Amino acid sequence: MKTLTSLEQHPGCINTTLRIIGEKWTALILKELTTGPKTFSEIETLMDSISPRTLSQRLDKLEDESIIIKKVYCQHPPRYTYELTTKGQELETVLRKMAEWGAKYS
Amino acid sequence: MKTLTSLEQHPGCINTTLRIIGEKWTALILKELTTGPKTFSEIETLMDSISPRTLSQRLDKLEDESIIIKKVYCQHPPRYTYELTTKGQELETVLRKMAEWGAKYS
DNA sequence: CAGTATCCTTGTTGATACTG
DNA sequence: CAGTATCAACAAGGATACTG
Repeated sequence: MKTLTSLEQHPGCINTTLRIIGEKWTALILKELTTGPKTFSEIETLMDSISPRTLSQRLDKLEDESIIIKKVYCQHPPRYTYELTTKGQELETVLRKMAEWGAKYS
Repeated sequence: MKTLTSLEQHPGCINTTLRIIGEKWTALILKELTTGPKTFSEIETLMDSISPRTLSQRLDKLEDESIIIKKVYCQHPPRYTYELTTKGQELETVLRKMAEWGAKYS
């Protein structure tokens, strides 16, 4: 029975997730990417007020964690698109639950 | 169809949730409370390394947000127990999804 | 036990300017 | 456009000591 099982299979599972989406901006960036690949400036515009420095940091980390992948879509000049990997897509259920709770209580 | 609906009913839902459980320690505190009411020092022990100052801050905020409720269980000297409200219990599904993702990728 | 008060270190952001 | 570099400002957290 679901409700009787412990929340975590082993300690730290929740923190693993939190270390990713708990940082400011990251969950929002991921949310935008669920609707499809985006470029740096598209995300920047959607966020409205994130500094390029911070966006760059978040994107780098997400790429390091294999949650997103950066793809070249144009050679000259080089242009990139960021899109969710499978690992990243699987975060959508977490975001959805967060959105549901937030919708109910905000 | 679920997968075709937008993640957020309106902008900010995800952030609402994040402002609560995105803070360091909070998700863990909540996790501990899903197994039943706890006292300040019980939580403190379970967290192992949280400072009383931080725990106190988190508990105050959670109480302000009506996610937990503080109950007297002893008059002299006054002793308190913290337990989840319905609103707080409903965060369990979020924590569970986080734990599932974390279990898979940690 | 159940916190509160202080202080101090560190991490995180934002602003801005600059580069290929 | 797609970032990187630098710097200043602030918030958050930890350590510790103290109180009812």
